[in-house]
Amino acid sequence: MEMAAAMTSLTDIESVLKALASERRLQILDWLKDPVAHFPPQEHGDPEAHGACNQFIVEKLGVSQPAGSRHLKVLTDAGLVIPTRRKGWVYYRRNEAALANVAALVASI
Amino acid sequence: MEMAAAMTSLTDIESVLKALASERRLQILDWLKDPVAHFPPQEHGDPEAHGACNQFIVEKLGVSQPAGSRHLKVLTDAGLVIPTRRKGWVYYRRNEAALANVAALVASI
DNA sequence: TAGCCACATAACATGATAGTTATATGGAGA
DNA sequence: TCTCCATATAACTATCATGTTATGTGGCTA
Repeated sequence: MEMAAAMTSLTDIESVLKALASERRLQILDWLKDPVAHFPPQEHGDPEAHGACNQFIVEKLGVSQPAGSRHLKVLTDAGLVIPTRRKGWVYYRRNEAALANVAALVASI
Repeated sequence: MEMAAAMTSLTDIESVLKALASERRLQILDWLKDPVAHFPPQEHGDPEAHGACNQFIVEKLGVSQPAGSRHLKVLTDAGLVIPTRRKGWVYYRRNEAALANVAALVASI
């Protein structure tokens, strides 16, 4: 069993800050604090448990579908959101542990 | 008398994160935690009080003088370092209050 | 005032980011 | 199997970031 990576190098901090340094992506993270309040009801996928689906986020961003999907990929690759694939949709929720870790990292700058 | 700006909008968070999302600039901020340990002695300018001078930082970064100066300008414009002009040199020190504010902002993401 | 030195700015090359439209992929359901 | 729909990928364009070299600016100091 492996320890969680410490993620203390400047390069690591840089990469996660680059993922965060985008108004669109900050907006997504903010919406995902309360998916029920910010997105339409979903018949499939519990918004409390799994977050909002790709499509709703893209629509609310007001950009093209590929552009929105790429923002979600950046957040996912940085570990800041967690995707759940289900019945052809992909739901995204915040990774609160990772976000708390980022806050701690920034506090150490 | 005006209150200090609250700086809570996503746009504001984005701009300061963009200033931080650079390995070079993170490196500068790290060095400036202890200028005496990381830079040669300065005959003019107290490193404890005013930080390290532009020239030393540029040399340690290993980039050209304009490139280094621009990184320092980005940090200065974001309010993350404080420049002190003296006898033809410019010294930079960390703005701890601003950095603490950033940490609090990131914790609220 | 003349020259020097630190720093700032200009101009340019290059790579990364973020947007677009078009198309591929892949699972659900008829 | 065929179709449909959500998402992913490809290809391209525009803008921004970061590096370079060359040059300007401005204050010490002789």
